[in-house]
Amino acid sequence: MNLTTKGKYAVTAALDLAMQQTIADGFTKISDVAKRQDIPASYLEQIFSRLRKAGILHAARGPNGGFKLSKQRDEVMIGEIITAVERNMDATQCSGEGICNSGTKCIAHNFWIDFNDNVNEFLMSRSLDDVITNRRGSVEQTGQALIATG
Amino acid sequence: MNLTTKGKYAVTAALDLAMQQTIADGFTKISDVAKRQDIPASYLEQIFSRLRKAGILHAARGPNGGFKLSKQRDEVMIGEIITAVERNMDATQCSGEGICNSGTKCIAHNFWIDFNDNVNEFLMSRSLDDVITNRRGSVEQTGQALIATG
DNA sequence: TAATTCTTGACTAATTTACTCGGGAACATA
DNA sequence: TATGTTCCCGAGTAAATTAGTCAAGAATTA
Ligand code: FES
Ligand code: FES
Repeated sequence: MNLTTKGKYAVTAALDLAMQQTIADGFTKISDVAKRQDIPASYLEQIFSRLRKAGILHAARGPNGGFKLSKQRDEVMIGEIITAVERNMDATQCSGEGICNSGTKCIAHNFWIDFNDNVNEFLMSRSLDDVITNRRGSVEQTGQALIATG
Repeated sequence: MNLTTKGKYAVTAALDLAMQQTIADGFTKISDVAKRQDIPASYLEQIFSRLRKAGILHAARGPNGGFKLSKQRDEVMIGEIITAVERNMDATQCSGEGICNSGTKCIAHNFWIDFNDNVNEFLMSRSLDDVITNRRGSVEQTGQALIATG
């Protein structure tokens, strides 16, 4: 599993866009986001490109162009953003294939699957809006899966 | 945040030791663990060295030597193992300093703190024994922190 | 003494990260 | 239509990191 600065920049930049959107409903330039959030503009280009291709952002060129969220800020989950830009958010060593001990499932496999589920549940339970308003999550059933069963 | 093969090998190898310990209460050789779990022995040396320095394993040299857990297998949490061998399990970009936007706290900081808490809570709620017996966690209160507060 | 097993540190190839750079395409405005 | 603006795309790269290997040495047992 990798959570790199690319993913972190992506979340920060998306939060910035979400905040701008309540102020003015137009597009926000890469250079403005980059300046405000202290992110290299040329790197942010790559990141926004991926977010656009994932359908999370909408872009417009030319003067008054820039980016905006495709959805409302309470509909965009942090998990979507991260998986759009990160190469590998899977904790299994086998990419889910169950083959990492000489072609068979290793003894830690099921644990990594559970770990993945926990991380994904967390990341998909929080919207940009939740993070901006400092709410702890938007899905009530989150956490149920963790309560001991045996 | 990085979860590399080093951490994954560490968990797998610790699980192996835990399983051996119920069979024979002596020491288990690196080469045996390496063979069973398909881990390069010379790499596993480094890993076990760190686990020993962290107090998780106990070592003995010479014939009949090897490694064993310092505690019972239900007292060793996966989180301990991972933090002993991984360089960086922190998701914040500022290493908790709150300085990554030109010296000030970035807008994602609190979110990454929450993410860290979630991951740590998960990893520290599961013992080697839980994983071996496929239990879902040993701490009942786990999950409470995730239930939406507002 | 000889064989066994851990201990330590140095070393390295391959991969990945975190960027930069440059040219091009679409768009708005005058 | 000319001009400036902004995104679009791909190539390139230095530095860091990972995933190991290797060899000499120390402790232990028989
Ligand atoms: S992690 Fe899937 S088989 Fe090992
Ligand atoms: S993650 Fe801590 S300030 Fe940005």
